Amino acid sequence: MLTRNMKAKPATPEQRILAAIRAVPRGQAASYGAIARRAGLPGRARLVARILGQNDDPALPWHRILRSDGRIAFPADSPEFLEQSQRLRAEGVDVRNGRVRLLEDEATLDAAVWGPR
DNA sequence: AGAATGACAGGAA
DNA sequence: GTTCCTGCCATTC
Repeated sequence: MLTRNMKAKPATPEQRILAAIRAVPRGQAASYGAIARRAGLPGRARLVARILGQNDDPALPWHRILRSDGRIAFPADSPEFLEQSQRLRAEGVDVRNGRVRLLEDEATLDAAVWGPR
């Protein structure tokens, strides 16, 4: 009911990014750039990275976010790298050489974020 | 205010 | 298919 205050945008950029991340279906992966884009913040891929780094919510599927080339963003020798590949495999994602197959069909992620039509 | 840094992206070599 | 280099954004020195 549009009382006072029509800010109509209760979600801060951070909120929208977190929402976009949570919207990535289990067993699938998306790039930082794709998340930023889906959150309505094109060009803010690095912001997505920053948010993830500060995030403390254990329920956030951070492991589903990778670089645009499908490569895990952590150094191959870091514990985080291992953790991420392990989590991805646990969801049935084929992790070959620190790299996965991300969604080629952006519409799928769109649907997950904006809702199926 | 200028320089350096980082869970990035995209095009060139 | 890979590696390198440049561009971008936001934050911290």
